[in-house]
Amino acid sequence: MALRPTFFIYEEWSGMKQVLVNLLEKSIQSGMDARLLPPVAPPRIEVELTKDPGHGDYASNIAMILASQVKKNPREIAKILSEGIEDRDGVLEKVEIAGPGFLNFFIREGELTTLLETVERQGDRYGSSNLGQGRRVQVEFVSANPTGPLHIGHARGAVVGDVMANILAAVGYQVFREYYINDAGNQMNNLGKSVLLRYRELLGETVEFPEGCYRGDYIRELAAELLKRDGDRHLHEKPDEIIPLFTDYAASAILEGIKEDLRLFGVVFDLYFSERELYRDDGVGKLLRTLQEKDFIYREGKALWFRTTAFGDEKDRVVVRQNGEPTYFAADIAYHRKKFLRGFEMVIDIWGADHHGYIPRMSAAVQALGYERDALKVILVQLVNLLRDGKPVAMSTRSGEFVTLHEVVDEVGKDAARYNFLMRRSDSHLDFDLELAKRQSNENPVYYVQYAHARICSILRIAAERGVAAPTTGQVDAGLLRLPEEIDLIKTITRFPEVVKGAARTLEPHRLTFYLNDLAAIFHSYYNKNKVLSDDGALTGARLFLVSSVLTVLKNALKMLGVSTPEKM
RNA sequence: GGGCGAUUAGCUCAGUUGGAUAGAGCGCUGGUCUCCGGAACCAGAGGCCGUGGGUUCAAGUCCCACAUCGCCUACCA
Repeated sequence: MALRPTFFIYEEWSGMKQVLVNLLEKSIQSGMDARLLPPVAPPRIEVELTKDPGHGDYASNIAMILASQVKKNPREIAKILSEGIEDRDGVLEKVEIAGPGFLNFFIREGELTTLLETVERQGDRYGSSNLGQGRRVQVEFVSANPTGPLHIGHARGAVVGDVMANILAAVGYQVFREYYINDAGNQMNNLGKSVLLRYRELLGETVEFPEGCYRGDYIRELAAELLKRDGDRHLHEKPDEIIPLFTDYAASAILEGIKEDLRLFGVVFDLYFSERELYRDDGVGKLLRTLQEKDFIYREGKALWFRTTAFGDEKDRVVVRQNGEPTYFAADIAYHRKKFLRGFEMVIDIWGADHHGYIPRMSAAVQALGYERDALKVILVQLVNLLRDGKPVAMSTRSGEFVTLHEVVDEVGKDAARYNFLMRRSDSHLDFDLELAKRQSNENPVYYVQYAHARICSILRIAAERGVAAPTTGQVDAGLLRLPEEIDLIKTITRFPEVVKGAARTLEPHRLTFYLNDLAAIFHSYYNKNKVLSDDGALTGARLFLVSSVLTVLKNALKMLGVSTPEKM
């Protein structure tokens, strides 16, 4: 059948919605031409899928939106609009006016099936779009200090960042993943000192750990490695002179471990950016001079302050301490400036929710540097509550008792871990139960979705064995898919590109998992009620076409989540 | 004290940016297996959307006040 031009113009949008929007636009125009409606600025027309079949397939509230401008009763406007619709292609069964003035569209039987042709045509690109128009965006996430292995708390940020990046790439942004290494400052000195202390302990000294030092087992291991490599010669050197060696050794070993753990978790960065680099080429100094020229910096006592209150922060912030040392904030501003200088139009930071007070400050910095407020976006990720069989697992970073990312991936697997971290909006608290995530049961949503995928693969396998080929566009009798569950499946499939775009627009990756659960549920229900493979060749063909579309969406969506798509389970 | 965020079914949480009769999972009760995979499905019970005002054709959603809870409130990173 012939495709309508609108399918191509607005291909990334759901085809049917666009058709209806176009019909409404023309109807409004002709209503004004015929003086049935006063001339008004064309409003943005919304068409939505209905929840209740009694309301048709799609509905628009445009008559109610127009009511205030046009100064007419919404139902009266709806009547004018519905009568003005010229459905040349015969898409519509009927249009009804309902409730306070909704226009309910009933799609002609079989028309919806043609929407699946887009899925078949686009294949693994289905769900993608060009919302981002190739704009460059950077996503900075994890960015944990290299003072210890990643733990469960970092894991959530890692998944949110990684999936967010996938989503943005799918909607047409050029995405760059970056990890900011806080390898300057006190903590690094403490790290080196901690390893040195363990080193001396291994050589028989009794040591006491001061405040701020790290006591995890990994510190002891690093000390042992250094002892093996260098022997006891560091014992006789001055601590101040030898600590940097210990620091560098520990930091780079830990960072390598972090990279490896992330890789096993399916997270790969384009760049690990070192904070030290900002000092190396005087980036922080340059930054401060730039801000000084713009009069955002003032001196009070011996310290330098940044006037963040000029952009709505509640108080000004120190950028250079009385002792002459720049603060972490100063380096972070320099880093963000560098991001924009490197050509990113949009910069997304993913932070722990306990840093939310930091947002006004960073936002002020970005604006002071002359960039749009919107150019920096921050996604906050709430704490993870780690449980085992419903009981909290004790964790304390200071004592070194924590469950590492590595252990979680080992225990529950990458797929379950990743999926579970996206089961809530990122700024809401999340319980993560190790036993539950491991369990292969209906309590574990990742299997529910993967199972749908495996089931369809199984159907296609059997079809192939029986010599039944899945039909392609044009070979399908569109009118055969008319069961309510089939219509429901088709509509849900057509929602996918919008879901991806919605997730990108709002920076809410969890929308994908909720969508997937919906889709899988409708499929499972359909599967239990109806046979795909039957003696009826035409019907089998049509259903194979439908089920293949479901498979494509499951595959594309799971890939965005970084979750595997098993053909057998 | 100030700032930010939350409050929706017994529990954990969604709610597509203001739309029609508020949803899902778990748990609970009762069902489905001669079948393309039961890691599945079906049915049922369960709600003052924290409270009180306001905005309008329409409020879980926007505005104000209050209550309760959490987080932030560094010349740390």
